[in-house]
Order: sequence, then structure tokens, then C-alpha cells
Amino acid sequence: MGRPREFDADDALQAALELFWRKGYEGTSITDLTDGMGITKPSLYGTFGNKEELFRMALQRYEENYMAFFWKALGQPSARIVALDILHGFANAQTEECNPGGCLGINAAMGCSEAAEAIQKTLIERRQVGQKALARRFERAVREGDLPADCNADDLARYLLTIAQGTAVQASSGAGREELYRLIDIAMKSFPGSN
Amino acid sequence: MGRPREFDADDALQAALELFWRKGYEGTSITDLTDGMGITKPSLYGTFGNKEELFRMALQRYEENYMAFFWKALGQPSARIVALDILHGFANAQTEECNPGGCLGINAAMGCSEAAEAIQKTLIERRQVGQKALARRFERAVREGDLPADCNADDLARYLLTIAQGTAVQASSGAGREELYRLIDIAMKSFPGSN
DNA sequence: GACGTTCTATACCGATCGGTATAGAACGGC
DNA sequence: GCCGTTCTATACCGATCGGTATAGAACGTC
Repeated sequence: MGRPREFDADDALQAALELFWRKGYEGTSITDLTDGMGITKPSLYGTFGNKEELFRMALQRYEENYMAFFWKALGQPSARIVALDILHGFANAQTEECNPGGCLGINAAMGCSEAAEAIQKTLIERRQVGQKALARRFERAVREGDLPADCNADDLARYLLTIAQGTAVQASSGAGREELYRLIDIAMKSFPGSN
Repeated sequence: MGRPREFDADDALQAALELFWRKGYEGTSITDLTDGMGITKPSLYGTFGNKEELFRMALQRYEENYMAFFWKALGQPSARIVALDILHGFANAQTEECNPGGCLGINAAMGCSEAAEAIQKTLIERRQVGQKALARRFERAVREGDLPADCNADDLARYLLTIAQGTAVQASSGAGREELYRLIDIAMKSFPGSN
């Protein structure tokens, strides 16, 4: 029924994802997208709706394909391993050779015009969802005696994700994986029970 | 000699600085600038050259008026106080009520189009200048016995500025000063000699 | 008070922004 | 082989982008 599309929508979405990752939401123009995805504008709008919807689809793909380590890490048996897996997972994603540097969620809309504020808000919410989930995991660790009773789970979760957000900036500035790993070694000395 | 300008160039630059701080380099349009600065386009171009030059002047003003604590902190007598002053200084600047949230250097051009790559590169360089200066200060501390001999000054400087960059993201996402202060308390547990 | 100078105000520039209308090409169903 | 459908290609839309030309207004100087 109807003419078959001449491109692979999944490949095109991946190309869009990488463009948004590198150049941000507003920094990526429709022409950048059509060129990089290898499709024409009507194909883009017909398949993905519009720029904002395309970005949201790319963001979902990003979370599924690059941030999966985060939710997997929450299942680790000890809080320390949870923390280490998360920091190493972020460092890996931010410095993968074949990826753009840094983090899509940070690069996309840190500062932006009014037109992108809805996207900016979404990205802030996504960060807070992750932070809250990590805090819940640490609360459980406190209840289980895995973390000391006087440990503030919210503060500890915020601390770890602040490190991850900082490494995103570092990676976008050219830092390599080994440097981020050494940084994580230092950061983990703050983790309860390290001394 | 000629008609006197009807606006205060310093006030106008401050207004531009705050716009760039909040909306980033590309997210701030010339119309945003002329509206916010209360001047017309010919006045803007006549006084500040063009958008890029205006941004660079705003960046210089930012470093002088909001980042001065950094260079002052380097003069503190102990490495620990240097580190604390720097982290608190960043947290203060990033959460000042009358300021836009976060950090101009982070908000301005994390992800951007080709047109802003020169700005992006400048901002990366400015971060590295600060990181290198902090590393030199810690090297001195190692020589003076203020930090342990096995302490890697480069890694420690990177760690602290990664925290600062992370708090910039947190502040742009709505975190308050008290939350950042508690985060800094945790981060400082990694600092050599804390236990 | 005419002059050169420096500002401001308006109107305009080509280019690009995100998005779409129109026409034609490629399919399955009948 | 014609039909409805769905894709693609081109050309186009108004709006906005950064930047400027032109004209007039406000000054000090002579």
C-alpha cells in the first residue's frame, strides 16, 4: 500500500541523534538534519512530524541505547558498585570514539532561546528523574545497612550526578576516558565507607 | 565633538552579559540584545562591533566581575582553603538571586552550530586556563608539603573543576545554594588529608 | 549659524530559519 | 491498466537571522 520509503527510518533517526548530540537542539538546522540523515524535508516531516518531535524521538533513542547502563546499575547489589557503574557508564558514553563528545542531554539546550524552552525543560526533568531514582536506590541501601544510617541519600545522589554532569563538560572540552576514570577514582573517595 | 550617546555603554554591556548568560550565545538574538540593552541596532554595532565582539566583551566582564574569586582563591595559604573557596565561589555565582542560573561559560555554547564554533573554542580554552592555573597551585602545595607527595595536581585540579562544572548544570536545573553547599561538603571528603 | 562629527531611527539587505504546497514517481489491490 | 495511497523532489512560504545604508538629530567649534 503506497510507495515504500527509500530510507531506513532507524538509520535516519540515529543520524539525527548524532547531530543533535554534537551541535545541540537549536544549533542543528533542518538542513543539517536532512543532509546528515540523507533525506529530503518532506520525508523528514512526513516521518518524524517536526523538529521538536524528531528531537524527542532521538532523545528516547539516546536514553535507550546510551543511558541503559544507568538503570542497569541501579540493580547492582551494593551502593558502591551502583555508584561506580554509573560514573564509569557516563564516562564511557561521553568518550566513546564513535560518538560525539559529551552528553546529548547537556549539549542540547543548556542555554537557549524561548523557542527551545520546552526542550530545555524536558531535559531538566529527565535529569531529575534519574537523580530521584538514584536517591531511592541509596535510601534502600541505607535501610539495608549497606550505607551508614546518617547518610543523606538525596545529597549523595546529587553528588554523583553532579560528577557525571561535570564529566560531560570535560568530555565536550576534549578530556579522554583515562582522565575521567582517574577523576572518578578521586570522586569515589567521598563515597561513604571508603576509608 | 559629535552627538553624545544616549545610553551608558557599561549598563548596556551588563544587560548583554545577563542575556548571554541566560540564553547562550546563539540563543540570544540581536533583537533580544537591542531590546534588553535598550538601544538600537546601529548603536549596538557602532559601540560593540558585532555580536561576536559583544559576546567577547561580555565574557571579559563576566570573568572580571563574577569569576574574580577564582584568582583570589589561588592566593589562599593552604590547598584545602583554595579548593573550598573555589567551589563555594562557583556555587555562589551560579545561584546568586539577581543572576541568571548557572555559568555563562557553560550555558553559552555547549552544543552549537558551525557559526559559533569560534566562541565555543574560546570558552573551552578559558576553562583550561583556569584548570591549569589551579593545577600549578596544587603543584606548589605538593612541593611545600601542603599536599601529600603522591598527589597528582593535574588530576586534583580536574576533579575540583569538574565539580564546579557539574554544579553549573545543577544550578541551571534549579538547584539552590544550600544544596550545592552540601554537595561541596561531600566532594571535599575526597580532598587529600580529609581523613 | 553654518560645519564636521557622532550619535540615533528607520528602513532595508541577502541568507537562513522551520515548515509546507504541489506535482510526480513507485508501489499493492482489483 | 487504472486507482488509491504513500513516498520523494522541487519550489516556495512568512519570519527571523546577523548586519548595514541612509537620513536626520544633537552636540562642540569657529
